[in-house]
Amino acid sequence: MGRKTWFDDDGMKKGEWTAEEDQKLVAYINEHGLCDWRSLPERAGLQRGGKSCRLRWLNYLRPGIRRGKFTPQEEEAIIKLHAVLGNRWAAIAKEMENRTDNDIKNHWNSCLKKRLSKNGIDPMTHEPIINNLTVTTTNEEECGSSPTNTSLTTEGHFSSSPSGLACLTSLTTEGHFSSSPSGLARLLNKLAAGIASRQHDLDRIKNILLDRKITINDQDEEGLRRDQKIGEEDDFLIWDDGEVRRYMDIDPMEYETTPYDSVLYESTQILDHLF
DNA sequence: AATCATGTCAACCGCAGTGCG
DNA sequence: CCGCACTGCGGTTGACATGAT
Repeated sequence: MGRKTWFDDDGMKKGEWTAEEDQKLVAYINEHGLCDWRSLPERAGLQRGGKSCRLRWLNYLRPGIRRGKFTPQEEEAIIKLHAVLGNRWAAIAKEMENRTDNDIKNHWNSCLKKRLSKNGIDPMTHEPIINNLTVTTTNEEECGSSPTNTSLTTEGHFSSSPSGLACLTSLTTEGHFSSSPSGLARLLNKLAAGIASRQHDLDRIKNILLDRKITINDQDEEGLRRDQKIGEEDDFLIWDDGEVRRYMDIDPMEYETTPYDSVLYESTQILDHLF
């Protein structure tokens, strides 16, 4: 299997690797170790691009790679990890024993995703699929778009186009809405999906968030209101730009200047704490 | 037996993140 | 701070394999 070989405009060979090429690549890496991928092909006597060599090594030639059929245990692990990490295949691969991200991704797309759908589970949210659900986008002003009615796609998750961190994520027990493609938005979506799929642990989750909030909000009226709001919204979490920063113990004076990376880091800490 | 649909998997492409000068 | 080069990641493609009709 594989693709036919051809040469691109720069004379680089593309497509399926031959046994001879594999041998050259392995021999070179065994002798010199991994170094600069860009210059490696020339030094190894290969008419390939550095990217192609890297991919071949990581996904095929690297020692210890497990190939072939996935065991039921592995499949279960992938599904569980996907529920938490989403399509972060590299992160999922790190949790699996010697499986490549490409392998996991292929197996998910060709098999597991369809199997979940067939069983009435939305493969994106890992929630039961409910048909004919429609939601209206909140925070339309901050999103810079007119009110948007967003319907479930055939895959059972929401997709619309408002931009901006402010309209990050809203989640109900019935559905899932993702409006921003940013890494933080996706991460929080995963967090929200994880929370939704673990309703019985909601108290624990709230405690973690509230504990963190108390440290900055006990003298803050708005914080008290938010505490009450959380209590009222067991099943409906809305994350916006400001709230995300507030939850992460970021000083209000620094809302506008705190790098998203810091927020992302904090989100990861919470995820680690939860799962 | 032939054709079509679906599954599998290797590889490519484009983009984002990171490091360095 | 900026631009460039490089790396790594996720989405997608393409070709073969297999199963269904």
